[in-house]
Amino acid sequence: MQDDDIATIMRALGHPVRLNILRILSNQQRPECCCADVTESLTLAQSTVSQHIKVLLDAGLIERKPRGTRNCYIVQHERLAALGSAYSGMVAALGPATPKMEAEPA
Amino acid sequence: MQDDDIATIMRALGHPVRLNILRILSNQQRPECCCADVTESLTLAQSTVSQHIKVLLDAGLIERKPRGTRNCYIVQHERLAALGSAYSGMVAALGPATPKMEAEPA
DNA sequence: CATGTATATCGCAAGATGACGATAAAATCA
DNA sequence: TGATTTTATCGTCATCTTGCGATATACATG
Repeated sequence: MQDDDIATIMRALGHPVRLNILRILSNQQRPECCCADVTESLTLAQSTVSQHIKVLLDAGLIERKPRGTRNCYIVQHERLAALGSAYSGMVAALGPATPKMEAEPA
Repeated sequence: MQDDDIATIMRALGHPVRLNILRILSNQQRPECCCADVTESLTLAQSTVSQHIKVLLDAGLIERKPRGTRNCYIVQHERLAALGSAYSGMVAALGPATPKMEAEPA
């Protein structure tokens, strides 16, 4: 994964509302979750929620599924995991992960 | 770690130049790395680099160490690891991490 | 004290972001 | 067909971001 991709996804995740939207979409109680459901769970205008959803869509973090007049959104766990891997790799490459945890040779 | 903290750190990491700065600061060849060193490695004005450094500072991802007329910056690996943990926890809480990898009961 | 060096900060301009209300588009239903 | 529902998009505004050059600050050194 390229730096630009990582940065794009990070930026998409860099807003509390969008983290919340991911949680709302992942709610097991609600198998298919549409924009109205998300809006209902937040104190934001529908257009604002739609914009946030677009950011998550463009970052590949969710996927759109048309369901009649509604659009349901599915969290792309693979993509989330991919970022996790890329991030871990990057942090590991940056240097000693936890130097204080390593045995200090006398 | 709160959503706001996660979002703040994510936003700080949500720019390719800042990812690069973290790498430059982590370069083992250069034990103490200051703003000028970073600027030298990038095609950006010193003031711009200083601003990016400030973003990383405010997010707690690096630490400033005065060295005479220079300021050296140290990557806070703990903080990077903390984000990794928080992120992993969040993704895990979001739902099935990798459902396709699980044995499908017939 | 004066000079030089390194860096943070200021001011500015261009563009992106986040919020909203209003509206258009697409699908369902009477 | 017409009405309803759901959602994306448009226009607008205020704010934040990203880049720059210029400048002030702080430290070392002559």
